[in-house]
Amino acid sequence: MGLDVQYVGNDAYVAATVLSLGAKENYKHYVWKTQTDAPYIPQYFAFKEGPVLKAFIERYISQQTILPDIFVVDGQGTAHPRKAGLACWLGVALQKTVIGCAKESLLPYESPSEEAMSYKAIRLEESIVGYMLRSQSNTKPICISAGHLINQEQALAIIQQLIGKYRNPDVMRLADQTARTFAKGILNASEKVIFL
DNA sequence: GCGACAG
DNA sequence: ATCTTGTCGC
Repeated sequence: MGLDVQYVGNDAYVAATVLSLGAKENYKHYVWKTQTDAPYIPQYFAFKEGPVLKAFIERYISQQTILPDIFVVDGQGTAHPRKAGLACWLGVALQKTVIGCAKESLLPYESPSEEAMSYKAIRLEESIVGYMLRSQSNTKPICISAGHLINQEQALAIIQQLIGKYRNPDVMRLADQTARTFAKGILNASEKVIFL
């Protein structure tokens, strides 16, 4: 399950895209609107988006019978100055497997080679805290790191499998797109869209 | 003190 | 994240 939130003032429009690795074209979107007054503070993004995603997932779990194996969020996991990004916060709060997939890194990194799927480790205090992944050639790399109940290599491998024709993995791109149209009030109802 | 800083 | 047009490329 890929998750994203769009904010319009204190309104939070949450969207989740659910798909299987074996059949990525059979996705479904789940959307829900809620409120938050938490501010965005760099390095403390988890305290803004974490509670929103936690409430969304608890709601999802209470209504659905089949639950996702892995959650992917738009933010950092351990690739964070204190190794404690949004993906860690959410994973610990729910005791679920979460991966962080961000478009920018908070930590310095060396650029992966230009070829698609090449990657470079992000290190902090001697240890690997994530990977910069060149999801497409000639495109800025994305930042992948483990959040909870998964290791860095597995997190990287899962995201690599979710990459399609675009820079961001399909679950993230679709969730982002859905949250956007939902927030703008132009989300088309269909059998693929479920309002929670 | 000033700037930089996931979204 | 958001403010914003056309434009280049697959």
